[in-house]
Amino acid sequence: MNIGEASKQSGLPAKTIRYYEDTGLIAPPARAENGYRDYSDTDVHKLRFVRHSRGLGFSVEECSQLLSLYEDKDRQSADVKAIAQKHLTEIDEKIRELQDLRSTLHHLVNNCHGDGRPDCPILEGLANPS
Amino acid sequence: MNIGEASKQSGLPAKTIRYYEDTGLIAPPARAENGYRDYSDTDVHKLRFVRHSRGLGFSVEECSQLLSLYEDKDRQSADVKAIAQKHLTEIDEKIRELQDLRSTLHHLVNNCHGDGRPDCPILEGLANPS
DNA sequence: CTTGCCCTTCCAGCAACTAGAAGCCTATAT
DNA sequence: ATATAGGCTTCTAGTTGCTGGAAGGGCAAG
Repeated sequence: MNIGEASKQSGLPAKTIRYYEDTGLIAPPARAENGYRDYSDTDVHKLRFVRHSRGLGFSVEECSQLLSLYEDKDRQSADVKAIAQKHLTEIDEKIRELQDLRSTLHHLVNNCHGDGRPDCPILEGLANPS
Repeated sequence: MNIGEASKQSGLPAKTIRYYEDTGLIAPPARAENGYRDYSDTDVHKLRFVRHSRGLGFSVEECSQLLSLYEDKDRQSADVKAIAQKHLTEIDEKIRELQDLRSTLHHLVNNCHGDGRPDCPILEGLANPS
């Protein structure tokens, strides 16, 4: 099938599929006689795998590793789990950071009356954070 | 003062200060006779303002707007609050997204025994998400 | 006078795409 | 047969927010 159909079935934009190919994340597909990329169902399967992995926030590099493990029938699930665990830790870290930001920002916003007057605790907080 | 000292006092890397100048976020400072950038205390103050704003996750563009408002003594605090409120909403949205990811990923990780065997619910979940 | 650190500029690269240009290929409508 | 619309190809360049490095000049101390 053409890249347009592969795009539809995988849920990835055609541009992104080509990009993944360029950067080596996915293997170059077969080519039809007219030079068009020709994707198999297996190819599409892998594209979907990548889409879901990216959707869970794995980096492209991590997706590459996950895809290798996915294709390796002799893999050790511990290897997969290690990658996922590491990613989970990073997500937790990020959530914590964002919650900190949110808390600070929330305080500032709550203290600003937000009217036509110029005095503003938000700007003061940004200038001289406590 | 030289950029090194401004960097120390503002907490921003010298490279970043030059970058902010290049992109127009901060105005070009005075120049000493030898051609070196020459920062005033006011300049440093603004650099710190930007650092704190960025630290709260505002985009450079938003920082630019906040800085303008900071410098405008006739501002309306409502304008500041609108920017901050919007950013707060985006942070909330992002936290929610991350918590969703976290939850899905946590399930997958918890169901994977993570040993030497190849069968792995994480990979299965990525291939065929429910 | 040389060593070493500061400063200057400019160019390249990171992640992960996304947009656009220029040019074929193909299917359909007339 | 031909015009038109869309899909496909490649390539380049832009996005965000820096960061690193190269090549060169300034300046104080030993």
